[in-house]
Amino acid sequence: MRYEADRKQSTRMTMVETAARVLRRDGIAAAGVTSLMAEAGLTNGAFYAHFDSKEALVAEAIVTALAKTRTAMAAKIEQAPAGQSLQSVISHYLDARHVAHPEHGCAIAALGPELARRPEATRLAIDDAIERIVATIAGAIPEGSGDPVGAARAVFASMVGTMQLARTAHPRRIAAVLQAGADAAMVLGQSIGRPAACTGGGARE
Amino acid sequence: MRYEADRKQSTRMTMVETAARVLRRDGIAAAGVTSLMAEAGLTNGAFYAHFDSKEALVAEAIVTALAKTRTAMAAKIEQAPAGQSLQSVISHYLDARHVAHPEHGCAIAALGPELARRPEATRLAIDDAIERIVATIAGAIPEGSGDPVGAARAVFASMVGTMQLARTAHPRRIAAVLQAGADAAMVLGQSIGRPAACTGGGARE
Amino acid sequence: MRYEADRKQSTRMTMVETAARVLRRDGIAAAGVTSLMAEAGLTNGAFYAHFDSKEALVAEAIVTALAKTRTAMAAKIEQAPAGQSLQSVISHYLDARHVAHPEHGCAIAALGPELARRPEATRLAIDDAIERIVATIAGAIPEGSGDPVGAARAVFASMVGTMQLARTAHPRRIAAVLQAGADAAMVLGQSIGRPAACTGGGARE
Amino acid sequence: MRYEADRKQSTRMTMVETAARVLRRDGIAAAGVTSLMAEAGLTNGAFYAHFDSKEALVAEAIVTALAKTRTAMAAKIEQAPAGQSLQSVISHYLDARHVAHPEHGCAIAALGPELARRPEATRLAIDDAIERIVATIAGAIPEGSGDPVGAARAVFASMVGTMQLARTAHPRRIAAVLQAGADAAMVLGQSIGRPAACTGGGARE
DNA sequence: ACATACGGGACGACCCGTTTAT
DNA sequence: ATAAACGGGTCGTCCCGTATGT
Repeated sequence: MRYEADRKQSTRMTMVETAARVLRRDGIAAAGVTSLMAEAGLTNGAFYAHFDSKEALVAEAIVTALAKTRTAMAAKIEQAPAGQSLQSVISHYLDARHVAHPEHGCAIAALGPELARRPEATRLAIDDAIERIVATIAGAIPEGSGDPVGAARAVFASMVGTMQLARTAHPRRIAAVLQAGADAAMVLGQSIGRPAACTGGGARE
Repeated sequence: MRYEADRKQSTRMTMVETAARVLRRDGIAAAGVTSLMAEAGLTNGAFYAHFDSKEALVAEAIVTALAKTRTAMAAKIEQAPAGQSLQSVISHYLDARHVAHPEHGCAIAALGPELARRPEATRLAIDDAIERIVATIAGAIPEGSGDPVGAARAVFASMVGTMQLARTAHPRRIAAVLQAGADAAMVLGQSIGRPAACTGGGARE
Repeated sequence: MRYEADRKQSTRMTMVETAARVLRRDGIAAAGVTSLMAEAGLTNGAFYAHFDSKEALVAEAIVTALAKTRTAMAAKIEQAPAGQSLQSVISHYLDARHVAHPEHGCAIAALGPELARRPEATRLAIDDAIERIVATIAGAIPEGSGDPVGAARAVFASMVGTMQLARTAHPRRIAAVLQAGADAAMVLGQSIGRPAACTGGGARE
Repeated sequence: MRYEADRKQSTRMTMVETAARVLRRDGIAAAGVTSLMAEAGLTNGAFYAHFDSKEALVAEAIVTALAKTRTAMAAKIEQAPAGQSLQSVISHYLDARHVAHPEHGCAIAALGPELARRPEATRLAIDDAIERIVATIAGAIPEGSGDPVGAARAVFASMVGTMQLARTAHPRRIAAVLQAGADAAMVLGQSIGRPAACTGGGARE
């Protein structure tokens, strides 16, 4: 009986990882419990031994996906040559392959507003994961910025929006959209919060 | 023609406008034909006299919503004091009231990835509407930019992402997210495509 | 106002004839009021100016179709060379072209049991029309039969069943089914009610 | 397999048998999935665990019903006194009780043309079942017939038509219709394919 | 304990027969 | 006679329990 002390844990993890993939690919509403389980190699009925509801799995899967996205970003930053952390993060996030394969990319870009309509508990967990991502990106913001977190937030928002526009765009425009988005993210990472040298007075007052 | 000249046209318009609102508020999957019709003061039975399918209404409603968003932007630009067009567009788009009320804001920000999962016909129509929005924003990009359309695209993507993050964010962080997003959009509008004065060499090569 | 005294009558007739065709082709349940009207070149709403319900049209259309079938049979009998009336009726009824086109054939063969499930009023009207067909066929039964009506009934039943089996049969068996049915109908027309010469004793006693 | 060996199989069989009954009674179009399930003591939600579609159940139910009809015929033949097989089959098929209760009788007589309008897959399966019935009836055709299968086909067609006419006929005529049909079927069984002794030359040439 | 097999309702889009306003 | 709308019905699917073993 103990011989598989963590069999349940393992099954649960499989479910979460499968869900993280399927949810990003199909959307939350379109991903049924049955198909989620089938894709995990299990059957319908086993679901509720692991989660109280579909919502519970959704929350955990998304948080997990975001954590993995964050980890990948951190790795990119660490591995990047000096001064190229930001660029490395951006070009990885906006990789053209992610456009056609949301299941391997950022859950915010893949699910966006569907997340905002989730119950509060789910939203709070997601919000937390997002903040971690922002903090990680902040680590890639060049020195000299007065507000690296604000800059990171701007970079992230810009990338999320870019990815979504790329996915909606006509195929022949995808590359241009990604390019413009990458340029934009770089600019944001370098300019926001800067003690205002040349951004001039224009911005806002 | 026995009814008042264009009663059907009028009902149809009501349906489209109601749908534009309900879809942005609840999401596409969650908005059933019955609830869409009820909210328009009709019953489900009348639906298929006006549209071939739910998808047909969805496409038209979203395109309409985007067109209205574009019109509002154009108006802001026209009414803004000289040199403040961009700021005006941005601060209107990222209005704090839009965070809690997606039904009055941009359909891309409200539906995002759900749009990318629609059938091709719908996607093409949406893509077209987006391009018009981008072109309109381009009209607010300050002179001197070598690539006003690219800058506009960047501004739009940034605003879309910002709005979504604001909607997912914890209430107490909403204002900050919006602020950072507005700053970012301004920077993008002023820097992208610029002949590169002070953005320095960093960007990408 | 009188100038089109029978415009309404004419429209009504169009509806009945169209229905007679469409009902046999698609079945009663599958033929919607809307499609019936459309195929008659009219719109939905005009229906209830002519008939109280779909059932009323169904009854009239089927009776009309059966009357026309009867008329055609009578014509065949009249035109047939002496002694070949029966054969003429049978080979016309079991024409191979009717197999693929129930809309031009006998309504009993085309609708069969659906008719038996109609409300009593409809059934009575149909029953009456059938009796007339049987009486007409009886006129083609060779002299010498003690019970020409019984023989006619048997011939008709046999043809109805044959046509249905032909329509369900695999294409390559259709011809054989029709042939066997025609032979059978001829035999019945010549033997039933006969004072029992060679039918022998087997039958029933 | 955790449930009693074949609980699902048993449920499925119940569904098929219930459907075989309800479909013959109400017609295919009128028998909804919900009512089919309710009559089997289940709810609609369980349906699609057993069948891919209503059509799949329809096909199986009809084939099953026809197989049972065939079995009953074979039993009648076997139990009949020598030389009375055919009469036994006929009088069982045309039993007056079947007129009011199509759910216990032949599916062809009960559904007829509705079957011809089914998708090809269904039709092929039905066609096969019909051929088996014909082959069984052929076993009851008296020796001496040159074409027992043709005779059997004719007998079957005649009975199908007779039963339908009986069901449509006015109550007071039902007995006569059945009687005429039974006589006819006997004649067919004894005459068709016969080397033509007394059927004379009339038939067809 | 852990997974399976099986079933339950409610709701999804879509369509139908019918009625009302014009 | 039309145009437009109405409810209720269709099949199919979803999320979720529960009975049943291993």
